[in-house]
Amino acid sequence: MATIKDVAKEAGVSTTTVSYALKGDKKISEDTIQKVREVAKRLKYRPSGFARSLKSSRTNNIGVYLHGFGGPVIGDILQAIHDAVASKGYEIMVCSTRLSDKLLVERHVDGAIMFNSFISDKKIKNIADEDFPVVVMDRVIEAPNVSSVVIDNVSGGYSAVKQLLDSGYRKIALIAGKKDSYESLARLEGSKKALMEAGIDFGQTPIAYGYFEESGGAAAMQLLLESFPDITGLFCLNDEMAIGAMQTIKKSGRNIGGDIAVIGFDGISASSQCEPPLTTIRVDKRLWGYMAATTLLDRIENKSGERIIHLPTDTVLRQTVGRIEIGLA
Amino acid sequence: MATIKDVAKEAGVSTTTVSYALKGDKKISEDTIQKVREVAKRLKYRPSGFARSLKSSRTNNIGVYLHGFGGPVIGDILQAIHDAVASKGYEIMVCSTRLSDKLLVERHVDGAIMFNSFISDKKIKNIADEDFPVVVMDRVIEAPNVSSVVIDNVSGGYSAVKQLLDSGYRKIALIAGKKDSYESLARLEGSKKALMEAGIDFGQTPIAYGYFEESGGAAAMQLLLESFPDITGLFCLNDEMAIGAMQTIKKSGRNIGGDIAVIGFDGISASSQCEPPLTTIRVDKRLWGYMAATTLLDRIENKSGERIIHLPTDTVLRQTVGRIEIGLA
DNA sequence: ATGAAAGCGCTAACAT
DNA sequence: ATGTTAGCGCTTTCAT
Repeated sequence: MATIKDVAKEAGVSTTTVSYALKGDKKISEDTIQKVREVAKRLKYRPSGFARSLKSSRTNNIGVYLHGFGGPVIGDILQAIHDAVASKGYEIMVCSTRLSDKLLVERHVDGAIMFNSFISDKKIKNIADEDFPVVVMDRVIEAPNVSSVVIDNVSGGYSAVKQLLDSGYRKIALIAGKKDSYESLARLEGSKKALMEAGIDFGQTPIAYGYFEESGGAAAMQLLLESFPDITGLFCLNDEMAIGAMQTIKKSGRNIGGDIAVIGFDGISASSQCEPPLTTIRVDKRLWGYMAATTLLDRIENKSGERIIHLPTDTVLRQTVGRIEIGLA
Repeated sequence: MATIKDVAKEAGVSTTTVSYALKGDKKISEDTIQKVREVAKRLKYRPSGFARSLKSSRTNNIGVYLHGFGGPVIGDILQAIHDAVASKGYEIMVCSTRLSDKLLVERHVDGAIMFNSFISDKKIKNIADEDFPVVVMDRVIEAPNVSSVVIDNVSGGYSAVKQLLDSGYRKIALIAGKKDSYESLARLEGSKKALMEAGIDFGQTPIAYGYFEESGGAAAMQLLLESFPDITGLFCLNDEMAIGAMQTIKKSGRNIGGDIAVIGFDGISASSQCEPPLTTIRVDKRLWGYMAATTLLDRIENKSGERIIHLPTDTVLRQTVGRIEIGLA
């Protein structure tokens, strides 16, 4: 592999000149620049990223911690993050285990975006502690060097249940996600608020746990139907569970949108394709990723302060929520 | 940020000793090792990946070139690649544009996995030329340092059409992907073989192009139905186009699995959830990613030679393909 | 068992 | 306009 030295020797100039010439620095004469470029190309010279990083103590990489690449949400977010940072000359290093904080924080990256509930608040604070910029997407952490870019789960959860109530459904059940996850808790909190406003006792509202997975949603629905057969409205804290729950509901012979209304959360593409199309609280995943990325970059490049950003959701009405007309039911 | 020097000074030893001690080298006394470890921890010392890479000219990173993070296939593959390399101490750097070969090949990575049809054969060969190990997943390239790990598209395409023929469907149409892509071409080649064996003229077989996208599949089907209303069997070269095509078919009032059989390719999760569930040629995406990763690692670590690996597919029978009983139709 | 020192490839202040 | 040189943080050979 050709180094800058090889190029310098071949071109008959110093390494300094090569370094400047390759950047097109005005200090260097046009002739020299041309010659150096030609030689570099001929020798297939490629600069070493590390050597540069070693000098500049900048890597132009940003780390992204996931709990997995699967699922319908992560892809869009990753794409948005990638696009946002790529335009600024950064690459992303993506990592999806709970173990390897070691590698990512060996200073291979200038900052990190965390979207992995397996990583504890404590660990995140620890990492951020050393003046290392971190953005979290799956919870709110208030700490130095940590910014949070999250969906407004509380208001989203509120909208979902409000939608059911406004459409006339009163016997409402919930299928929650992972028990202590921030997202699940926050969406439940919003739900509670809507129920309370309608004078419904949250303590009496059936809640089953589907762990944010389709199969979990199907199983949770089974339990709900057995214990509370008179449910008329269902809020699933994500779309995948809603799709699973709908399968269970169909098997039970109930009519979705008629006998029982279903609303999900996220607005994944499958929500528009399932039968019947699912009413959902949509999250703008591209915006979410974009905001996380730009918040991080702003922190890295402009030393801006920490921020906590709540992104709004919007309600997409489809066929799984009908309308119970008062006096007609 | 604490460096090895800081640790050395604080512990009252040389940097050499710190370097060895941190690795647990037997040369160093147990006492010293303990002391150094304690100091390193206290100072929150983290080794610099670059400095190490600069010495060892190894990065323990591998690059993955995608044409996008979206879609139902990439997630699983990425996960498999990640898991396979993570266990060997590597991280993955994922990149999804056509531009930035510059960054990834600035020797930030020890090798690359390519799954991006926008990158030309020529460019790949060029990169691999400098003793840089490359694995391609979306085509077959025979060149030094390049291995190919691909699905056996030809035999998959053959199986798909054979399945339609064996089920009694004879008026077969095809919806192809991107016109000159290897995957589209190879699956068509397999289709042609099956048709010819059945004595059907491939030249007379209607082919529309859906560009591997759902909306493209829907549009292509529209065209086919207009020009060839008597089609009874449809092979879509991927599941997403099949799902799109099914929507068009439904709108036309035809009965899927009865009037017209549909078969897809890939075995994405939506294929089992759509209505009716889609018969498809399944690809083991985890295995695919795993094979690509291990092939690359083997090349990097053991200097093994180039390989060309074709992964088998299997046929998943679901409701979109019925059976035309002879004499009953 | 530990230390001194060279050097990986590059950049940038400081000559010339 | 170009060259000299120091040094980024680490590993490793060669002393001791």
